[in-house]
Amino acid sequence: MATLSDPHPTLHAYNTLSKKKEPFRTVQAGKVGIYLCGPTVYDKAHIGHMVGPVIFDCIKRYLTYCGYDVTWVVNITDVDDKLINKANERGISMLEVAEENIKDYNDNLSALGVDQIDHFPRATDCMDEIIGFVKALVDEGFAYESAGDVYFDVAKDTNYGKLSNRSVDSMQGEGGGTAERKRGLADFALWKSAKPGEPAWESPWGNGRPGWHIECSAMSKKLLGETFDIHGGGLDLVFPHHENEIAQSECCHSKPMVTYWAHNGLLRASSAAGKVGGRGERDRKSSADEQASGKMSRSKGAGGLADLIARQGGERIRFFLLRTHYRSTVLFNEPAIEEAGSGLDGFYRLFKRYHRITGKDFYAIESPSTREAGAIEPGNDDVLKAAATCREKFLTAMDDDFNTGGAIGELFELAKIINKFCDQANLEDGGKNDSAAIVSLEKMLTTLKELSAILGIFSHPPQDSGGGDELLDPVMQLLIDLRAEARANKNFTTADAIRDGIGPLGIALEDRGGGTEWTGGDAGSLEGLMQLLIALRQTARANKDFATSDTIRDRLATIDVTLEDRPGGTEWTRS
RNA sequence: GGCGCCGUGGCCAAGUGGCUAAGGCAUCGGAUUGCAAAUCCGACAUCGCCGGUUCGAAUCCGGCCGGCGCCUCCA
Repeated sequence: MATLSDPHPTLHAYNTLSKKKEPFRTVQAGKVGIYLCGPTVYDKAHIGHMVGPVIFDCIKRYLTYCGYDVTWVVNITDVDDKLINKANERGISMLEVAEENIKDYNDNLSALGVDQIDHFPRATDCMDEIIGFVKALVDEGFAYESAGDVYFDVAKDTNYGKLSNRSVDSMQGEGGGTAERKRGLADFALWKSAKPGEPAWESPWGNGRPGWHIECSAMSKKLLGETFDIHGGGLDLVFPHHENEIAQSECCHSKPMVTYWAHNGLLRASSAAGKVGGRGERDRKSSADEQASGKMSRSKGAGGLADLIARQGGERIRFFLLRTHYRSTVLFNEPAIEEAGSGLDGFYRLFKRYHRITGKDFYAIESPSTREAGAIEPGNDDVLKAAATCREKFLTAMDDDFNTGGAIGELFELAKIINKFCDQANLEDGGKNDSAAIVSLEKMLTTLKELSAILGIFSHPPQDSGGGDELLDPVMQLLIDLRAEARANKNFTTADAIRDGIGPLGIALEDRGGGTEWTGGDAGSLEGLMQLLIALRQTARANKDFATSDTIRDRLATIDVTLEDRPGGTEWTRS
């Protein structure tokens, strides 16, 4: 084996090839090449396609943070049987099918904060490299032509099966129509001859298209070299895809293809999923079958990823995926994403608290981007010591095969330390002027930013998933003012009526020293708020409290909302 | 049949030989609040079962029970 760099002092990575965690060494000192198998773009992406990109996005961020110069490649398979079938079904070209789904894939990636990918090679853009690779294998005697197809001769590769731990005899290979063209059942296609009308490229073996496995060998070689550091993909790709990649590349180059094989666990549909739409709790029998657990796939009803993101927001989904170690199976269901979101909300509240205290925006904090620069010097400060310990534990978890789940635990711990500090130093009130305390606070939030940046979260405020109405804020301000007045007058009946009235609309109030804040709300909330205001105004009028009733109408008028009293009740319109 | 993974509190989930088994969600007390919410404090598990190795195991070995994956396209 080629000599690798000295190991990183602390980082270890699991290797599917050795089935062990190994000290992290690189092909070239200070550099890391990562190749992740991307999607075959014959249809829209589903949530399962996001697992690999999210975890490798974190892996790249962490390696960069640790000082490596990282290049990350995700390939796009834009030529294969399924694409051709899809194109025929829809009466459009294969290229159009691909373009459409690549856009969908990219949109989903960016919604989940995956923005670290350096190269997105497409199989159809690398035909020369692919054909060259096949030709080299044929020339070396590892592959043979048969009736316009080219097959890899598995019998020539004595190491075949080392990744998936299989013996050649136990393999079925592609049966069916191609069996008689092959020398061995386990032989797999490098090049497939084209039928009339199919997309095809010229080659020494006639017109055809590449097999699935060869594109990854060719593209990784083109962009990362003959030996590179990390090759990732879903656990379901170990065999045959990655096994075949190894066979192709290592026979061709006579050297290791990859140092670390990293495979993420698969998403599983949870049978306990509380499906939206399945109202009837009673007819479990029929719906239970449909929700039978199994790997997430289109046939199991996965999909609607864009809708899911619209409902939940990308950050929740990313956080949900990172809570579990990447090699584990994740049971997927929407309530679980919401639960992850509840945890996330605590961080968002902390950021608001930080803003209340300092007037500064958490998202604007510039945090250290390297491991060395981020070290805290706590001195004798117990709080900073505790924060520094959290940071150490976070990094230890990440060092241990990118244990994002363990790392997230430390993030929560750090948030608690900060909240406690704010409480004890009374920072929302008199302590605001304690400049030493503010400095400590800033240090801890900077650390929080530094660590969350490794996970790729909290870089932007979460987008409003509900699509809030622009009237929501002024209407809420009016309600908050009315409630404040009621409270000042010890009229708690009215004050509580307001709070209890907006609660069911998905909006929560938090009374702070400096005023009342509100959170939540979606497109459907406004109507309920208006009805609440109308009811409050009716009550006021019934009590001859015309000051209040007029205030409501006048304040609404300033935001271009008109109330009209009619015999059947009051209606509101916006102009 | 072959290869492999998993089983930690109500739910999710770190921890893979040694301090009182992280953390999140939920629940129950307490501080705080006009009452709430938020925040903080506290309560809440001996790690599927049995046996073995060891001074010592959730962590290693064996058996059993239960769940899952790959062996065909798949992130």
